[in-house]
Amino acid sequence: MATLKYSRQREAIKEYLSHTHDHPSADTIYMHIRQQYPNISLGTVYRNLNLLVEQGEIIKINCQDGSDRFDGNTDPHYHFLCKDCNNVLDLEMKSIDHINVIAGADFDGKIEGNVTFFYGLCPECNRQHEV
Amino acid sequence: MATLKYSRQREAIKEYLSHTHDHPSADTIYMHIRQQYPNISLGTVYRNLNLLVEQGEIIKINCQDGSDRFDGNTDPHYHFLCKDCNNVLDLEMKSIDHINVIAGADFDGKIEGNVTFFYGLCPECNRQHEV
DNA sequence: TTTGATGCAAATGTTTTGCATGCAA
DNA sequence: TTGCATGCAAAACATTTGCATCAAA
Repeated sequence: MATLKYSRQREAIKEYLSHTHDHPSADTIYMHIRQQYPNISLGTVYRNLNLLVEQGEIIKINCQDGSDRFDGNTDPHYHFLCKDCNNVLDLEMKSIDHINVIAGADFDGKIEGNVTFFYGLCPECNRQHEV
Repeated sequence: MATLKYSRQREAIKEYLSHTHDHPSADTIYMHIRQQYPNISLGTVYRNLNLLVEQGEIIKINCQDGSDRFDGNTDPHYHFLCKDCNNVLDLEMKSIDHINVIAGADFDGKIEGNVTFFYGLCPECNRQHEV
């Protein structure tokens, strides 16, 4: 595999993702980085996001609401998608790794992991619904 | 909302999905229905799949491996994606609905549900890896 | 220098949509 | 006859890729 070469664009993307908790899409990231590097192209953003995911420096989240989202927080954690405002939030919760055991109990293959996200109303939208 | 009108194309799609356990993609369904209705268009397949999902007669599965897949089995159940052969299997397992409670324990919003699927090696691919 | 990274545009793959026509009710 | 459904093609989106050029090492 080829050695990675430094690039200020990639650095800016990593930097941005490490400071935001918004779980932005590639396009949102593109819009943001463009303020600093007006000539950056969407292709470069995608290429670098994929590189960073491969390196394990960021995480790709798929909430099947259109486009993929990215997260600079690589600690194992869970995500929540608000059906109202479409925001993605981090959930502070106990591990649910045991569901792999439940899934494998009666299964002849090998369970290596799971993809899980929760949905519903975020605190803010929930409050508005209660009014 | 407009009343649904009978259509033999939609009926054929529903019929196909009720008999297969392959979790086919829209394109696979299209290829199959075309044997019976050579003039059916992909657009019609997509339109009807969306209608059937809305009616709750089929389920849309997103395993983020390219395209969405569809399932005629609407009973609550879980899916497994084989990383080797890319097949989607049904899992016979206990409910894991309690993870919604775990997720909501320390959360101010409202958890309405979760999307979960498991991945690893299916029985067949697992056997080959053991050799 | 060598080779990975970039910008740009074109291509890809999936899904949706506009529109004239067809068909169920 | 009314209006949903269809076939077809074009459009919409998200993402990837080819290529000439740029810039790390």
